[in-house]
Amino acid sequence: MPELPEVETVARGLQKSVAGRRILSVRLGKTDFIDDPAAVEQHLPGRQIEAVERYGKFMLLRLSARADAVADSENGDAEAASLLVHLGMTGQLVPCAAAQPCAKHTHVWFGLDDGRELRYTDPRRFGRMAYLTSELLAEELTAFGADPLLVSAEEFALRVRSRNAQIKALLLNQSVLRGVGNIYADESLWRAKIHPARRGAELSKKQAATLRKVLQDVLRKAILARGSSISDFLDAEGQPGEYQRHHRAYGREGKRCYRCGTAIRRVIVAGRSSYFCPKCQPAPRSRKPRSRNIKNETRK
DNA sequence: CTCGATCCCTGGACGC
DNA sequence: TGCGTCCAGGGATCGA
Repeated sequence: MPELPEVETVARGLQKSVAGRRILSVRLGKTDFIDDPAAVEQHLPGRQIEAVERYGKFMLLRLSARADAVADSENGDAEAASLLVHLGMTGQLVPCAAAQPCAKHTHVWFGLDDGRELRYTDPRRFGRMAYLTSELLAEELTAFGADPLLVSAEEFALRVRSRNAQIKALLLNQSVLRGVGNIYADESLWRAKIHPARRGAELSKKQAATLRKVLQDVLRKAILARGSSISDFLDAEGQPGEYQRHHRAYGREGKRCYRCGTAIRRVIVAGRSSYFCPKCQPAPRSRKPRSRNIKNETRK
């Protein structure tokens, strides 16, 4: 469930608490979510965490070159690199005292130069971790779309209105926009009064402009509230977020729409639970793939 | 290329 | 109390 606001919250917390620290050791448990576990074990010790940034739903730990690396060494340790971390559904990356008991499902321990440990915990292991050189990282990041907070109105409209897929699927597609997940897709569609099953190409320019605006507004406010804690999201300080109190659609099936009082409904769109107000967000006409006889097509 | 379906994984909620 | 079933959903993959 960590989406852009939650990842931003964690990244900011880690920037404060572990940027500047050096990684002294790496210990791994289960590794099926790590691209190349041996590379993580081999290349991280000795590197300093220079900064923690967010890219879409990823966190990037910017790593210094290894202090002891020989300039012409061929293993890449004389160059800066990054650790890419995706929290998946249930991932947490939290610094704590080394003596502190380990949470269940802790799979990675980074020993830091101040005696603490940065631990990665992830019960479902939907997350991802990868050690990447600058070159591989750049390549990796080309697969992703625009940052929803930075995208211009023109580019947003282009990315959405040129596609026939359902708007919900487009919002969730990380190669269209990077960082939007199920909660903030539903919240922004409710605010824009757009049904999740509408096609991208179906949106008017005005609707696209409205959707971009409310999406940015929702994401900014969610960041200020330190994200939404639905089940177990906690930030880098172990604090829950507050934005779930502001949800207008997500998780509100059967409850009354804040605008019109109609019961919020839940349907599956793009394979995901989608919450919407059937009155404020009118459904598109049911699609009859190949019938052109619209005139006589009255539905009983 | 585009789009939709399926699968991965575990914990928690719920029904009996 | 316990057992079975379903659901949560980001994203990789596959087939049409």
